[in-house]
Amino acid sequence: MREDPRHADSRLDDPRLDRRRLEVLRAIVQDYVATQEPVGSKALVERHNLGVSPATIRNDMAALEEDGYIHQPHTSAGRVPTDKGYRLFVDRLSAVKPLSSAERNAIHAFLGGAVDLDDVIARTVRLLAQITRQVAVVQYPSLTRSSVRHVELVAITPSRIMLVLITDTGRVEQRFVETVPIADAPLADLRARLNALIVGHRLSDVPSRIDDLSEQFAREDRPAVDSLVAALLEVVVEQREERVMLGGTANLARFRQDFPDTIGPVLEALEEQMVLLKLLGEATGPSTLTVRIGHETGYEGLSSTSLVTSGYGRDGDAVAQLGVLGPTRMDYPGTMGAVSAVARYVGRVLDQT
Amino acid sequence: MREDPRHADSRLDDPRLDRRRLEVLRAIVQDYVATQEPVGSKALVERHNLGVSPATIRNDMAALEEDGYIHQPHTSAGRVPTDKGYRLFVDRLSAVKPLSSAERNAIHAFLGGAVDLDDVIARTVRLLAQITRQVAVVQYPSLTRSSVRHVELVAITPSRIMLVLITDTGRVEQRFVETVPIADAPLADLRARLNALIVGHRLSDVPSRIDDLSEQFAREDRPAVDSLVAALLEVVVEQREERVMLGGTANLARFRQDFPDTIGPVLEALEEQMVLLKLLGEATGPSTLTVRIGHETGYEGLSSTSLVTSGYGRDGDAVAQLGVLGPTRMDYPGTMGAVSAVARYVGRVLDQT
DNA sequence: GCTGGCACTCGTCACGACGGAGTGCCAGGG
DNA sequence: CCCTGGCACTCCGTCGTGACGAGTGCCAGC
Repeated sequence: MREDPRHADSRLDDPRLDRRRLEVLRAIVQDYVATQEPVGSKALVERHNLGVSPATIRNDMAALEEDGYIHQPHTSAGRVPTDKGYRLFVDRLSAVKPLSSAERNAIHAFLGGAVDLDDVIARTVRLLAQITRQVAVVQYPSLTRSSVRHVELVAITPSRIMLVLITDTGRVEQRFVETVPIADAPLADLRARLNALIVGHRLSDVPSRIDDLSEQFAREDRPAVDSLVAALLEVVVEQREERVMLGGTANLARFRQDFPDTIGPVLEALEEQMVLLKLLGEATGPSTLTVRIGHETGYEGLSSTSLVTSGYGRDGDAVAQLGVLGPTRMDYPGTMGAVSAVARYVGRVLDQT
Repeated sequence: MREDPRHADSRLDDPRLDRRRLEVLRAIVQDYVATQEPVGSKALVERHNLGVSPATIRNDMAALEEDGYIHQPHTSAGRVPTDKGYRLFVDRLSAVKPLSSAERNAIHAFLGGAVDLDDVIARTVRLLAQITRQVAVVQYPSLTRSSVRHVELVAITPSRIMLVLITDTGRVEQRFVETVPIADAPLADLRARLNALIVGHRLSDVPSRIDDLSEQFAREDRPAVDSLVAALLEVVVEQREERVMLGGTANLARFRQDFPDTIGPVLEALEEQMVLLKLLGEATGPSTLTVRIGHETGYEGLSSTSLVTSGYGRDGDAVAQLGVLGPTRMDYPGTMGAVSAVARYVGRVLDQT
């Protein structure tokens, strides 16, 4: 919450950023987020007991502005934080706000009621959107990072086989394979061998484990085995194509004032799965929070929005990302708290599956 | 396009609605849809050669207004069609506008490239949204109206069985069942009997066909059989919970002028799957077009939008609905043409699966 | 039953005045 | 050296005014 202790009494890295100036920046961000109006020096000293006069604050504000942390919409208007200002706020001036225990319980109860993976994801999206009152984005657990629980081959007809792959995250991928006819016995044999080889292994390890499988079969069965193996590889590799689910779009309407004529581009970006995946995918760590502010998202249409994401997964090992998108002017501590709490709980729920 | 021939020369049901008045209404709807501005008598005679003077038109407009087909935002402004006016326009004054053959080919090519059911739905949504430049809604083929292609039981462990149900629309439902342990032999037996009983039958017929199945098994296997049968019934019945996919939400932004402060409610309605399903579900016929205008949707939040839907399915038998949502002020003939064409092609694509 | 003319109603827009919020700067005090 | 109070200035947003134009309803005449 307060700044890092080692800076408590001295100047910070940038000598221009002394304690009070940071305090002023924090106050500006907080007030602006709360009121959504440019904040002036007088209002600032009134609402926060800074112990100095407006005139002093004005000097600090001028300095902050020169350094690019805040910005004046027009002469003789209050100040508004810039992306750089928010960045500093998030990095050094705020702490993730933990949820109340009542909220945590509610999350747990709500997520605990899920019946399958789809349901977990759907509930998570709704939950995030509801808590943060913003747009929620949840990525399906990545196929490649999870591992195989079971493979099943079902002959619909001798030449039409259904291939089902189940992962430990509860995801089920299925595909029909047209092949040369194959008898039940070799098919059962193949099923057994496949499972023995890959159950419990990472999807990314599957290709190397099954590439010479076909040699173990009688010559006449090899064509069928080959097509089935190929289909499995396709499911594993090509289906890496990941999906995201989003919800709470209606919350965008609450921010119409934030982006007067930019709601269109935002909706467009949200419809582009590729854009969403890229935004989520760029995030690094397992359960580390990532915050991308305004232009940092890398998309023009999202330049007045920020993205708070976190990895989630079983056993502390991130399998996918989830997060929230809102206006740059948002309650970062609260949002970060909600995102990280939800990510943690989803991970737990997945562990129990 | 012209009105129904039997009315060609005479008054219509309502004696007040003579030919020219209908012509005037059509002109108003067309102009308003095109310009999005209240249309006045002078502009009307200029743009359409009605062969009479503005003053005459004004009389007709006054009559149309008195009957509730058009409405005046304020004294001395032009007229705007009411929901009732659009209704009359759709019912009697317009014809579905067929797509150009180039468009049809494009549709066919695009939908033909789909690899599985999810892909068909996803492509359909994108296509509809793109052609109509509005919000597209596509319902997944209904479970209850389709029939069983295959049931599979896979023992992950002796007490944990995966149940997979495949329908002829390509939909795959899967569920894990925890049960008392059951050996492989009776499980295989159950699988065979189940398939013999229900493959090829409507999902809605499944319950009556398997309700006494458990009696055919040895006493010690009955508990397991019972839980598996129960799970299957759940999948069939409870999963009647249907899904919809939507796309083109960003197109709403193009209509910000249409609903100045109602974009929020619209987004909210779109997020409520229940609302969407109800709207789609109400629709009747197999491949008949249904148009719901403004308040006819039955939702306050959608009172400035209209919905054009059509059933689609294989063999002319509707399995689900798809449609488009846009502002009440929309190009009805064009939208109706697009929706019905897409519905027809999707049906064909499903037939080929 | 259609037409032209006329008076009337309003909404929109451009203009200008006004008030208020907020600033920057400067001289003075601790 | 830093903070403070005061002061003049800038500029946005609001409001009232007036001109304009689009559109209407009505009426008398053909």
